[in-house]
Amino acid sequence: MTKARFDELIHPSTRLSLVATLAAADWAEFAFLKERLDLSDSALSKQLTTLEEAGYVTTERRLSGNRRKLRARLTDTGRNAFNGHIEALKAIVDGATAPAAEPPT
Amino acid sequence: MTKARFDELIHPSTRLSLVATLAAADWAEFAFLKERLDLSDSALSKQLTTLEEAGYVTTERRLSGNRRKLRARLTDTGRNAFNGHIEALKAIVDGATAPAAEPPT
DNA sequence: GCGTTACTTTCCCGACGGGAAAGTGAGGTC
DNA sequence: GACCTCACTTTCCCGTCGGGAAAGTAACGC
Repeated sequence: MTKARFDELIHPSTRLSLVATLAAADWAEFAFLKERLDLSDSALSKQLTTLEEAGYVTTERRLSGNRRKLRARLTDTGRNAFNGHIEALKAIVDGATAPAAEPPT
Repeated sequence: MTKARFDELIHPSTRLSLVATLAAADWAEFAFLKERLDLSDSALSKQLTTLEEAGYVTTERRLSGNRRKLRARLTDTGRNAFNGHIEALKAIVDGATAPAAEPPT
């Protein structure tokens, strides 16, 4: 099981959806992500760059048919970070259902 | 079951933890929240004000012992918003484990 | 070489969150 | 009843962030 670790880089809603989408796919194309997440070219490009710089995503340019396409996918690091973030979110939510307890020092 | 509804007001990490903590409690005191969430006076006060203006939280001043204390709790609206947000987060995460599908228009 | 496609980068902006510190109001003290 | 303290609140300020618009760029196709 992945260790819970809240990830501020992943948390913002756009990136959370983006990473979740990538987590569901093997590779995902730029156009697919753009439509699915309803983002502009620049917004998506910037988020992918951010994630790539963090080492969470890798991209690859290739020819699909006779069109150049960019594909992206999560790295293992990215997948671990995403899983860890989900665990952290669960912990927060569980903290909401369980009675309030002392946080560990 | 609460309907999934992503809530940008609740989502940011500080408020997510704050609302989750309030969801776990009946009433929670300012000092408790401050320590538990590791926030400064001003930061906590501002977040509470934001949540109060959104109708998600109510506050009450009273004497506890001989000290004045502020207590806060979630309103029904706030609790619904929180539950809805959790459902929305689950949907995002489930979207990550299930194969990518078309989003409803 | 020129246009098109598929992004990428730059420029700009408004929103946001937090620290520091000044402000406020209710009670307690003398 | 003036003053002090406590428990927040508000203001001021700043750095960061995300997004739109539009200019830039690289790889083809012709």
